[in-house]
Amino acid sequence: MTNLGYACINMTLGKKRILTGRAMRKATLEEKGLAHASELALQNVLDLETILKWNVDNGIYFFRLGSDIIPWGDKIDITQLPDYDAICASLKRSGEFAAEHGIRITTHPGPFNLLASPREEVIQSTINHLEMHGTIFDLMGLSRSHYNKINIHVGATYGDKYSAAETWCSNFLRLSEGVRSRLTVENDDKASMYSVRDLYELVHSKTGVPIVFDYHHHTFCDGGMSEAEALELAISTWGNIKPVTHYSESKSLHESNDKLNPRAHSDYITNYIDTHGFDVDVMIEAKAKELALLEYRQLHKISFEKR
DNA sequence: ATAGGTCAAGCGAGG
DNA sequence: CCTCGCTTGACCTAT
Repeated sequence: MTNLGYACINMTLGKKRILTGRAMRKATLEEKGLAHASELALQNVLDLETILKWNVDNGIYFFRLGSDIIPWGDKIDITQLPDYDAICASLKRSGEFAAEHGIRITTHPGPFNLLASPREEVIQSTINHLEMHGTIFDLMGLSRSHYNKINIHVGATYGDKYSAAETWCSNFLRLSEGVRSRLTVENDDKASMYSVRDLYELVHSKTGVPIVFDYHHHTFCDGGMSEAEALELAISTWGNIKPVTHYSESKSLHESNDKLNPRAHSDYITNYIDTHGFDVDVMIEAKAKELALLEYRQLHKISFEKR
């Protein structure tokens, strides 16, 4: 049975200032120090508990956690945060709650995470950022498997798609077990970059890293495959873990404005998500977040269990 | 209180 | 050369 999920932000709770994305600028961090980062992080993790409960109350069992939950968590020593113990305790409660109710939690670090970069400082900050996510998932007690994926793109070719992919694979080996066991790659949304086929041949076959199939991106970079073919190939990389796909619609599909970038996501989604008969979980990437998920479920009369 | 500018991170596409 | 888009708005300052 397909679980539908949404990403990072709950609009309904956000209106009440319940969110996991309290962030701070570098200047503020330098001015106010770890104490303020700690306050924000604690509030973020406490609100995560509220959001997960809201999700269960609304029959949603799939959620993406954002990267700001511990502001600057990749640049600071989080064990030094004044509220470190309380933060850990809260994360642990969230993880236990997720286990109890069968909530799948994943994350998708940003487009700045580039393991193929020719610049060592970019690779190092990517590693630091991914390790932060691995640590947070460990603190939550989430599985070290692709069930709780940490998903990124290869994201750049530096003029040579093949050598960049090789660089990516060799830097993959520099990651800890807690990250390697969870890392997945997603097909890119530019023709010059990595299709599902590219990822299969250049990344998965070398490292075993599973492929997240993104429907929308596939329309920009199909590698000569149909949607069904690419989806099936991506699914074949997941072993015994239920695969994840990403679904979004172009803003230009919903608004008649020629100036819109076709890559921009719409607020809501309306088309039926065709999983081509496969049992997968679908992460809905729409600007209206959980509201888009609820609307979609109503529109297509999709039933969901309460657990 | 709100609007508008700015931001921690890298790259490629399009104008 | 500048802006947008991406995982995502939230923060900050001036009105």
